[in-house]
Amino acid sequence: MTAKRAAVLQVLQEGGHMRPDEIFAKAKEKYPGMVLATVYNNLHALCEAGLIRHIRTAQGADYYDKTPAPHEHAICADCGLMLDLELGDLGAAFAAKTDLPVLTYDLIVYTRCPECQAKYK
Amino acid sequence: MTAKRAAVLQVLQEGGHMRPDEIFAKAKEKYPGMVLATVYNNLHALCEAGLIRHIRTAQGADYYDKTPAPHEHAICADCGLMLDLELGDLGAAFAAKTDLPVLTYDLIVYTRCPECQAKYK
DNA sequence: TCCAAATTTATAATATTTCTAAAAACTATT
DNA sequence: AATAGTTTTTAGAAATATTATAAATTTGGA
Repeated sequence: MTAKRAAVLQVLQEGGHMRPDEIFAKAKEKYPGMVLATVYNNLHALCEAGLIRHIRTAQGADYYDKTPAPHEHAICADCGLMLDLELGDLGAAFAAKTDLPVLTYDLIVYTRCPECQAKYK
Repeated sequence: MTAKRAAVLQVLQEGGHMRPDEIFAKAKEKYPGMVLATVYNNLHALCEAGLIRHIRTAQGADYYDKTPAPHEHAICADCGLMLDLELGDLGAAFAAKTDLPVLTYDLIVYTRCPECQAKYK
């Protein structure tokens, strides 16, 4: 775990859900010499190490998530805000319904966040 | 609905889950003049029209799915094969557990397909 | 048939991610 | 503390995928 790698991890932990370019921008504030390739290198390494998680939405955005365990996300269809959902342990529920082994899973619920709902009332 | 658009739809319906380049290759067999941009145009149009569905896996693959209704997918972590899962109506189950509106959802379970399981035994 | 709108084509542009090789930094050993 | 070996970082190029543009074509309705 190098200083740069720790910085990438810390930036993501502060932000929760971030795209690579956002992480790069923040990490560059701490280490002006930081380069985008290093961010990608470290995001990959941290994913492999199981410290973070990679998420892709159908809308085309690539996110990294500070929480590596499979859990559930809600994305606002209007503004793209990503929230964590608490739906309980779905992995076990899925495993009970299929013969296939459940290694991990991704669930994204498309929703409308409270702010965007308010806009249209 | 033009002939080219119908061809894109038909190719996807025959294939089930396909990536844009696969759809392009197949569609080109029917219409040699077909161009990749037309495939993208029509995939977007068909998505908007609710006739197909766009899916992205965490591994980086972009798929289009002939079935537009939200349903569940299993992806083999080894070979990338995409299968449909039958887990029942999860949308209602999710809606019951959260205050946020459930517009639609995507669930991808990472698994190991029967063939790949056999390989490692 | 003719006109307006939408689609298709060809190409360029953009954006994102990966690759390469050299430099730098870290690790473990002496 | 010096060194040898491994890993990481950098800078830049490259590959890839997707989108944008404008002209040409096609489509469907009056």
